[in-house]
Amino acid sequence: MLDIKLIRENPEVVRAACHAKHTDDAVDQLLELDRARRAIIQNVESLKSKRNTVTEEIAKLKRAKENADRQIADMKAVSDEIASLDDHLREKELALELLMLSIPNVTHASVPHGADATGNVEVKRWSPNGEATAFEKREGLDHLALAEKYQLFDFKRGAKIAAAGFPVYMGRGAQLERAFINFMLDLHTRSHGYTEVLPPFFVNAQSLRGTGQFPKFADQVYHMPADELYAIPTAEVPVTNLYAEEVLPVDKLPLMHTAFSACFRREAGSYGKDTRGFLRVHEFNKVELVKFTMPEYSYDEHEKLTSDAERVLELLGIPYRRLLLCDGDTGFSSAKTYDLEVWAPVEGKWLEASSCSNFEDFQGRRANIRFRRDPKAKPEFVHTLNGSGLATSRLMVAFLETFQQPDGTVRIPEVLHPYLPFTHIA
RNA sequence: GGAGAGGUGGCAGAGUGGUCGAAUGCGGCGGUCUCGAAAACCGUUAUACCUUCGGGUAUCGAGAGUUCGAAUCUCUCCCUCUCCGCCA
Repeated sequence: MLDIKLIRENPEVVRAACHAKHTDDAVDQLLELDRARRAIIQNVESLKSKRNTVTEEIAKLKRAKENADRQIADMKAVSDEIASLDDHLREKELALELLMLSIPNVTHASVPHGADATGNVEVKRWSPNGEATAFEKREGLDHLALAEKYQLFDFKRGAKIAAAGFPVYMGRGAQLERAFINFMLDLHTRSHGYTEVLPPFFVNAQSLRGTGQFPKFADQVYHMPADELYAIPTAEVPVTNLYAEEVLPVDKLPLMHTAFSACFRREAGSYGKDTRGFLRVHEFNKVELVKFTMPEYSYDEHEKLTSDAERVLELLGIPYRRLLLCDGDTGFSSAKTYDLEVWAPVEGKWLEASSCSNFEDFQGRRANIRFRRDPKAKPEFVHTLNGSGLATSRLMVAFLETFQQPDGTVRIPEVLHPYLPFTHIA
């Protein structure tokens, strides 16, 4: 959510953001509602002020055992008017809030303009030896063929027991998945200073509103109506909302959490696109990085967070590139996003394995997460950031394809040896 | 799932329907005193919204109701605790 003051004072900035992110431009409607709302507030609050004054008079008269019938009758009329104005006000405020929640975040000045993913800018490319050959297409078995050969995953049985898009990890596939997760959590907690959180995988609607999934993307989230709970699409939701409605102590900032969770996404409307194997699934595993910072440090922390995610790929030895997303491809809640894409050599394409965003105060305002600079200062909204560090499903694809040997076996890189009872899949 | 108790300011804890945004204590902040500190004493100490910047309005778990007026009465919901049942 943006500051209503920003919209009042710089409506052009907000309009531009709506257009850039392909969102309905509701700015005029919003400003009109804001005006109407304030007019009603001034009216109803002056009536309430009057009622408070006269109510006191009534109390005095009653104590003095004098008659107050006239004042009581007057105030009955005033109270009726207040009730009716309050109803009007509630309507306006509900409509205003819904619009406010539907306005996307404004992107940072360093974000390039562009209509869609073709406008994204590659800002970095990494391979173990820095050689360009690492990014060439190679012959070999793709991840599905390798999975079948070594019985690592079972998509068919996953579809049988749940639905298409719910993979089952089997044998060494399951062990490898678990190794990824443990390796990443250990790296971020031991080397990068994050505190581990293992959150609930279900949350309420308010949490999804706090991070920006609701109301706009409600159709992408699994819903359990019997208990009014929702399956998390990312650990960002429970972890960011941990501190909703709280004022954080300034000496705790930046507050850094890493969290493993399963992630559930309906992917409504994207059937048939990249659906093979792990490329697009309804349930996958992810280790998330989340930070809460003071506004003036959030962009430095964004760079660090992205590097922390990259470190996973560098230690594993998987070639990747970093993209700076253009405004047209930047998510609804984000002010600036880097994507990390891993190179899947057999598939011959880049796969998004991480997305690292600075939300500035957009989520802080929605979820009401604040901090106080010093004991006497007014609370301010924190900046929130998060990034995948990393999602295992796309990583798995690139991993299997990258480390398969000419003889068809898959070599396990040394950093994972402490986590696995085998050094090759053969 | 059954029975009971309870939710008030950063914390603890009062509060006969009528100056209650709320006593008191602790904590925090500022000051006096001190070489310094402790103690003592004095003062101060919520948030949001509206504003013609004088001020005004709202908030005692949430919502609805009764009333001229609700922290206080009624209803619904949420949460916490205790006991019983079930259970990894």
